[in-house]
Amino acid sequence: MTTRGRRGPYAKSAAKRQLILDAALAAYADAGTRGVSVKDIAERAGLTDAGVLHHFGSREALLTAVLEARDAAAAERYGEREALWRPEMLTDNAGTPGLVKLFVDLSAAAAEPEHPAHEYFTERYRILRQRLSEALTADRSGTEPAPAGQRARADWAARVLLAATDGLQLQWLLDPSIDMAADIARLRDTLLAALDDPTPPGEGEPPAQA
Amino acid sequence: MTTRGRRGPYAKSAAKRQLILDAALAAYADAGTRGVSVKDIAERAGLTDAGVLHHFGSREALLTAVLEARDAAAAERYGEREALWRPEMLTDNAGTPGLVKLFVDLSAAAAEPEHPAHEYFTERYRILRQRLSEALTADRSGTEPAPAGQRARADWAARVLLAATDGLQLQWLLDPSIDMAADIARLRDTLLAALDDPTPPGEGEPPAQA
DNA sequence: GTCTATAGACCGATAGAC
DNA sequence: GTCTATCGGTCTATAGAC
Repeated sequence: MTTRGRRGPYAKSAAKRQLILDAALAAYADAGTRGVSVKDIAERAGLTDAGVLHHFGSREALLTAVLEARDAAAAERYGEREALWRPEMLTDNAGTPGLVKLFVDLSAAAAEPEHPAHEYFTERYRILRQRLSEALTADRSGTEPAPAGQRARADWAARVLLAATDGLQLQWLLDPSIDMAADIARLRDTLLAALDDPTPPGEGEPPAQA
Repeated sequence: MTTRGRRGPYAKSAAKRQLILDAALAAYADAGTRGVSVKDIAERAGLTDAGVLHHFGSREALLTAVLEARDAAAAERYGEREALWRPEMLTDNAGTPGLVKLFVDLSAAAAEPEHPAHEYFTERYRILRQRLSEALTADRSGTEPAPAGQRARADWAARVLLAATDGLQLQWLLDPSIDMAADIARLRDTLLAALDDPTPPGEGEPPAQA
C-alpha cells in the first residue's frame, strides 16, 4: 500500500514484490496449462521458495496478488471502468491459457470464506455486476433515469453476461477453437435487445438480488 | 465396464469401486467448500489411501469417476437426453457446493491434454452442446427441418447457455444468494426468442464452429 | 485379486541463523 | 531481508501378506 517512490523501509520490499509478481506472471504465461509451484516462481525471480513466501505470506496470497496485478494491467490498458468486461479482454486472455486456468482455479478455491482471495473475488464480481448493469442501461437510448423493474432486468443481464464470459473461458480451455470474443459480443447485443423489448420472454420480472 | 450382476473376477471389484465412489460423493457433499484428500475418502470407505488408489489408479482418475457417477445419477433422475442442462440440475447443485467446486476445479485441471479427465470433459461438452442445440431448435414451432444459418445460431445459443450455467455456478459459490435456476431459465427463454427473431442483433451470422 | 505397509518425491509452511 | 533446514501433509509406487 505505501508504495511511494520515497526511500523508506518498504521501498526495497515493494520493488522485490513487483519482481516476484512479474516472475509469477511469466511463469503462468508460459506454463501453458501445467501447474506452477512456488519454487518455479522463486527460481525465475532468483530466490528460494522461502524467500518468496516471506514477501507474500502464503502461496494463495501470492496468487491473489497475481490476479490483482493482472486486473491492474487491464485497467491501465482499457480504462478503469470498462476494462474487465470488454470483449477485447477475452482476446487477450486467449493468449495466456495459464492465467485463465489460474483464474478458474482460484475462483473455485476462493469459495472458502477463509481463503485470502475470497474478498477479492466477491468484491470483484459485485463491482463488475454493478458497472456492467449501469453500462447496459446507459447504452439504451431515450428512456427515463431509472424505470423501476428495468433495473432488475439490467442486473440480471449483467449477471448472465459475466457468467457466460467465465463459462466460455472454461469451454475454451478444453477446446481452443471457440471464438470467445465473438460469442460474447453477440450475447451482449442479444441481451441489449431483450432489455429494450417491452414484452420480456418470461412471465414475471427476473429475481431481484445482488 | 463389465459390471454384470453375475459373479466373476470383477464382481467384488465393481462393488468396492461403487462403495468408494459413494464415500467420495459423501465426502464432497459434506466437505462444504473445503478440500478433500484421498485419505478422507479412504477413511469413509474403511480402507487405507493406498487401498483406494488400487481401484482407481490415481487421485485424478478417482475424481473423474466421481463426476461420471454424478452425471449417471442425474441421467437416471431426469432422463438421458435432458439431464445435464435442465434448470432443476442447478437447484440440485445448490445443495452440494463441494461437488460444484470439484467440477470447477477438475474442469480447469482437465485443460491439460494428459489429464485423465480431459477426454471426459471435452466429450461431455461436445455432447451437451449438440443435444442442447437440437433441443433449442426443436422447441421452435412451425419451421422447416434445418434452415442453414439457423443451425449456427442454435449452436451459438447452446454454447452460451452452457457457459452461463457454469459461470453462474462460480458466482454462486462466492455469493449463494444468487438464484441460478431462475436466471438460467430466463436466459433460455431470451435465447429462444432471439432464435425466432428474423432480424438478429449482430450484423452477420455467429461464428460457425464446434 | 485385494489390500496394507512402507518408502520416496514434492510441496507449502515455519523457525532460526546470518 | 534472505537463506538453510526441517516438518507435516499429500500423492505415488512397490513389495508382499492375505
